[in-house]
Amino acid sequence: MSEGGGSPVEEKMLFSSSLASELCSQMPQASVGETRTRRRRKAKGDGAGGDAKKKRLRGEQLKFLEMSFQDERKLESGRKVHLATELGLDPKQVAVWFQNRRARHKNKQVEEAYAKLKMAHDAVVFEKCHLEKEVFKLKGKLLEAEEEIRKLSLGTSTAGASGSNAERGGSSPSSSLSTVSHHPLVGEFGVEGEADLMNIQEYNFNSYMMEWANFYGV
DNA sequence: TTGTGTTTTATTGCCTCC
DNA sequence: GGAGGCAATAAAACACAA
Repeated sequence: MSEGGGSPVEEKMLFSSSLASELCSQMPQASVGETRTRRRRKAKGDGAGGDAKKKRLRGEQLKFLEMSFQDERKLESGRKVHLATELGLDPKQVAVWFQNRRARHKNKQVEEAYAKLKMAHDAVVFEKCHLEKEVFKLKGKLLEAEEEIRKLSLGTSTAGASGSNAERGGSSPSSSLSTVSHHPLVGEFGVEGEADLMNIQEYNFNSYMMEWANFYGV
């Protein structure tokens, strides 16, 4: 882009410093943690004698700075001046490098924290799907067992039903079946639309697994 | 070579602390 | 009020595919 600024297009995009300070005084102060709206800053090279060329630091300078950063993330002024003279840099360059390095470090930490949280979340979702499948399997077994009991109870009632037996109420085979069918768990895991639900769960599980496998490249 | 995306250096404005 | 930190951003430098 244009160095030294001053093109008409750029001029339109930039706020004059007087307007900037006026806006600044009108802006409500943002509280901590709130996103602040910012004015567009002036381009450099606006006559302040700015050497616009950016100089990349040399390998050994970077190595030295990196070692120093690993040693201590913050930079007190004595250390700054010492590093600057040692590396033949402007103390301000050293300060800027540390500032940017701290920002990169923070970004990396946030990314790592995000990755960890995502993995934990994925594991929980995976476990949830697994448990849901398990629940449906068990419900199927429960239904089979109920059917078995029903068949057995029908067989015994036709073979030897008597009036006295019927008078005993709860102990009769038919009431035994009704006890089972009104068991809290049976009520909770009702049989209506069971097959559809199974299919939906299966679909969700499979699509999740595909997404998971794609994400982790397995 | 050129267009485009990423990284690095530098600036600006605001905030906090002493 | 000045120093120093941080977030946001600009812009140069670099990497790389087409």
